Amino acid sequence: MSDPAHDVDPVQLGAYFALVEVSGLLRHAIEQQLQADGGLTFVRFQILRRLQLAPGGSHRMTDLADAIVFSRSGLTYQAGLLEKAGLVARSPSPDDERGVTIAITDAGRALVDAVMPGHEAVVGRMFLDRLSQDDARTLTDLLTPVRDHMRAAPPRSATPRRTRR
Amino acid sequence: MSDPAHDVDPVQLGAYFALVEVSGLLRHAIEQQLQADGGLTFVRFQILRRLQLAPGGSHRMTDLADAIVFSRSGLTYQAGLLEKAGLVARSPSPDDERGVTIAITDAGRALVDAVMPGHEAVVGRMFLDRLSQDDARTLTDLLTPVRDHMRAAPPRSATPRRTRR
DNA sequence: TAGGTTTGCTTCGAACTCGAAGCAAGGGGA
DNA sequence: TCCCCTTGCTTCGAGTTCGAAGCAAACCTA
Repeated sequence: MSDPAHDVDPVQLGAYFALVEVSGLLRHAIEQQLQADGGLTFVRFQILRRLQLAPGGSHRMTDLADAIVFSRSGLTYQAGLLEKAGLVARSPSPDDERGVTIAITDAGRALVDAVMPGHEAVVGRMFLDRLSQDDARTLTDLLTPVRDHMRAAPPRSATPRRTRR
Repeated sequence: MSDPAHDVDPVQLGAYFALVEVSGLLRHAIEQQLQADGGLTFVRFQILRRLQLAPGGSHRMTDLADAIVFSRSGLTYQAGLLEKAGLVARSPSPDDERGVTIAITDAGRALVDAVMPGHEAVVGRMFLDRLSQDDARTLTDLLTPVRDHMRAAPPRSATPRRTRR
């Protein structure tokens, strides 16, 4: 477990801790805003936004779970709530009888649109205020390859897959 | 609610979404490692680490909650578990009869030390692999003022404080 | 120094999260 | 084609999280 002698530079470790702290603060601020402006939790907002961005406004359940880094069972639960609220609709996937496709409804889109301005305002005030456009670009350029790298490795659910017997 | 006409630049917004995604992936990876190497959850690790860093190895409950961006009631719950496990000790604050001081025990320090190598290894592999030392420094330099800015504003618990009557 | 307010923590109830287990459909290889 | 393994989702139970309410100490201010 853990590469031997994979010592981490303190400067790099500092970047990691800074990111953890900032993302904690950011998420907390966002949660307040989403709740206040649209009665949404962070997870539900993420689900709706991903669907809204997706071509056709829909995703396979599993793909969506991966996209927002969330457990499948948790997504089933939230999908149930969102469906009950009419923000989302589930239907069997056409190609695979096992699959379920989750799609955003017009009401769902409307809610995202309603919440987005306040959302951007909060993110702007809390997070972006101290970041010039150049800074933001730099930040994105730093984080994008990191994200891609993390996406590449163990796709999700690090449960040690039983090796084929 | 929300500054009027506070339109957010798409590039900046992209930085925000990238950060949210990376922190989600990172946290997921970390959670697996901490659980595997020390039976720790992310929150419990954060508590122990903060205490270990603190001079005297102790904090006021409230200060600790703010530091890790966590609810007070949630911290009470986790402190109870950690205390039961002997990793932490609670005692009334000397100066303020209401306050509770939470301190890390030797066992707690030992556990953090035991988990840290694996932790750094995972963070190194997942997050820092694609970040040179300069990149990491840049990232920290970008995030630090942002963090300070977020720390400055509403300290915690955005519950609209009743204005003094 | 008495009254009302604020602060620090815990308790409580409701909602949420996750992994394990369950179940049905898909996909080979013999 | 018949098994057996894998995949996709849901159900289930246990543990966790949060805000509101409760309670006690501390702080004003008259």
